[in-house]
Amino acid sequence: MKGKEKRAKEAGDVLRELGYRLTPQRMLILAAVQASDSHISAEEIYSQVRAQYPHVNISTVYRTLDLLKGLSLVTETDLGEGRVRYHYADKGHHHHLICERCGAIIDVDENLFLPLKRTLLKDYQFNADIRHFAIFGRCTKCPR
Amino acid sequence: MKGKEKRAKEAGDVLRELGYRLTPQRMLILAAVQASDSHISAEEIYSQVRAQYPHVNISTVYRTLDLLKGLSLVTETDLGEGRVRYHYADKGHHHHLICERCGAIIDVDENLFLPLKRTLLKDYQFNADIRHFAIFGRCTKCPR
DNA sequence: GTTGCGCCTGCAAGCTATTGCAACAACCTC
DNA sequence: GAGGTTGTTGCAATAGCTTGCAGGCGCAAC
Repeated sequence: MKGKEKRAKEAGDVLRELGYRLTPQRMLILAAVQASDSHISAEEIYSQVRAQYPHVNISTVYRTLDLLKGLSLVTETDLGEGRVRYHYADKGHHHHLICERCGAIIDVDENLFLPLKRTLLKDYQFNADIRHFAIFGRCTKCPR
Repeated sequence: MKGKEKRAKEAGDVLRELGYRLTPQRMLILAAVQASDSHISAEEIYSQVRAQYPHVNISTVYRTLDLLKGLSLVTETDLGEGRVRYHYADKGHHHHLICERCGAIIDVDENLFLPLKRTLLKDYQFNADIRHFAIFGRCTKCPR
């Protein structure tokens, strides 16, 4: 069994173990997110899945992504393109700085947010789910 | 001149000084955001404005809010309701912690983010626009 | 292998928000 | 005040995403 298939199977098992049904749609959607090396959009997932299973509906893609998100198997990020992108959670958490002027996207390590997370827990009794943040602003290379 | 009208006029002047035209639509939309004591949605702004100026179009509301956002006159927040809310910028910046379980919304002072903002500027040469953040997670009162 | 429960899916309708285009009107100039 | 320029607006079409509902199908029990 190749690595990619093994990962997909394992993630599928998670679903089954939690009492969710393992449908072909769910397996294909999960595999598409895992196979993507970068951030993938719902529409891209949809067309990949439909290539193998023509009857899927886009709403199933969204509902499944929502489920996987809730199970922390995928994370969701709004990079400001007017559409949300998804990312397989095991590939490591990171955050994005997005320059509103030049559109540059800078990746940031998740550790940068640990102090904030600690403060929120200590002072506000709030367990923040900081996994895939997008912060807008200006990179200093851009004028004004 | 009463305080509210004075504020609206001043904000309108900002538009004109920057070379934007001061249309009745823009003045009414700006006034609606300023008059709102809390966060107001585009649809609410739309119906308020339409009461005085029946011909406005919802797309004008969105376009104007986008403009005002770019000029830092209003800030935009996604509180996870499936619609974005707007807030007059002069009323002070703050952030929100949103519990995904019970839906509670906790307000957080903006100062909490200053260390992060400093780090991003120093280590990543990025001037983050941290004005109205929404952080999802769980309040510790909620089980599991 | 068969059966049945109830979770999941496809479909269609609906919601929020965006965009292209032609017509309009705010503002400047004279 | 009249006229021209061009930034704005209204309209309609469209995109991305969500939701209600009826029927389908995964899974466990036998």
